[in-house]
Amino acid sequence: MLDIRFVRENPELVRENIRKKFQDFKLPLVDEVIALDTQRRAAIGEGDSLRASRNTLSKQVGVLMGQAKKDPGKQAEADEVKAQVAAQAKRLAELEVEEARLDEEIRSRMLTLPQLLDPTVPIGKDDSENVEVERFGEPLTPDFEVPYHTDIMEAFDGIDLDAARRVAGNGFYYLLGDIARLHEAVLAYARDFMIDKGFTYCIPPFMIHGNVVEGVMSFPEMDAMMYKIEGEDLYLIGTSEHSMIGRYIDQILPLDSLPQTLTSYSPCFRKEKGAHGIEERGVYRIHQFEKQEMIVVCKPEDSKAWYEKLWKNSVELFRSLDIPVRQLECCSGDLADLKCKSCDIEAWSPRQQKYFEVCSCSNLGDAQARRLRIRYKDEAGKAQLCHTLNNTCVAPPRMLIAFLENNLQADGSVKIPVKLRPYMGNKEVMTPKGK
RNA sequence: GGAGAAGUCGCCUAGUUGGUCGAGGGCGCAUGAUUGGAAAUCAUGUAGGCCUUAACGGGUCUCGAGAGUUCGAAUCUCUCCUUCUCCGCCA
Repeated sequence: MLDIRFVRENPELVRENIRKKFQDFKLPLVDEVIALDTQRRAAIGEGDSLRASRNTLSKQVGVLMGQAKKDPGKQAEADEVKAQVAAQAKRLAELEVEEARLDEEIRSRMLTLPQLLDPTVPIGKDDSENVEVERFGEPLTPDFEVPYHTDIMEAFDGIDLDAARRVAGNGFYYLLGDIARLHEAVLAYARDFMIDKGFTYCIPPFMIHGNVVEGVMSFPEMDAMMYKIEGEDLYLIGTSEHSMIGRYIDQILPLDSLPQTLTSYSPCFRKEKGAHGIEERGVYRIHQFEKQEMIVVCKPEDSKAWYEKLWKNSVELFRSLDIPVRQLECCSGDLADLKCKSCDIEAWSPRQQKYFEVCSCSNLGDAQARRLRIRYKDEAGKAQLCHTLNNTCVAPPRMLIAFLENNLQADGSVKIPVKLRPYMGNKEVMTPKGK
């Protein structure tokens, strides 16, 4: 969400930003917002002066009523002042309705205006124009065939999708045995990896109120992702980022408490309504998964540096598990409306001979902070908006695909990288059933 | 889930026959004075949003949230939320 004053003073910049995101249909919103804002300020001005007048007159009534106790003649005077206030009351009531209406009209439009892009974001229409920035590790091609990831898991008796479909429908899984253990091992390893980076481990609520949801994501995302609890003002989180950033709602943080750097664990629930849908097989895109996340709340001038640190953490983590990755920068058209800048870390798939998304790192600038009123006291003691960032540490089901494909050996066993062994009972290798 | 009690300015607290309370006091914090320096002491300041102003400032709104009564509500009414105590139930 943008600052209404910024829109008022820089309408052309806002329009330019909309064009860069190929959302020309939103261009009329700029003038609409500015016109509504003018009306709103006029209504507030008139309303405030009526309220001021009411306050003054009411005080007079108080004084006159006091005097009337001794001098009953003053009662008529008091009644007359009361009548004056009453005469203004109707207009004030109208203005209050008008103010509320205009607030809502403006807000609904402001919520759909995209955040200003960071100047370094490449311009492009959609995800096909995202830009590969750098590769880390050799994308290897083994001289044996790498099976589909669920087939690898089945070789370990590690997955039961049939039962999951019967119990919960498509898009869920049972993980079993070594595969389930590997799932937890990866999470635990990632947790400790981030703790070693100085982040604070956190387990947040897995359900949040609607106002928090509105604060952390845009409407299209919300509609496509969030599950709502029937009859309650509660949504299942789509990522722990939602409850982690929501934690700071309406807070003014002391200067010395920034940056807030946390790594959170949670299950994630997603409808995955929209373009891709749930794939028929596999665990690439599902309704429920678990994730270790990292989030940062910092001063505006620090957010760019934190963005760089965050995505590099993901690269380091994946490389420590012998998985080749690359950084893919989101182009303007593929960037969610709340984000200033974002990149994916993609892991190499030896089976598909291509990279696929495993992490997503984003700098939201002050967009979430403005919606949720997350501020800090600056050096001068003034409240300023913070910046917020988030990045995936690991999201196991998807990470498991990368892990299994890249660590699979010709005999069907899967080697366990040194770093992960303590979390897997010090096993060096996972052996499939019957071997 | 049932029965009681309570939610005020960073913290503690005053404030119920509605008016001079957006709000007093203490602590904490900041600045200044005093001091060789510190402690102590004294003085001043110490929420946020919105509107307005070049600025100083002015106006308005917020005393858990929302609605209502009233010329006027921290103070009265209603609904909701949260916390505490007791009971019940359960990981």
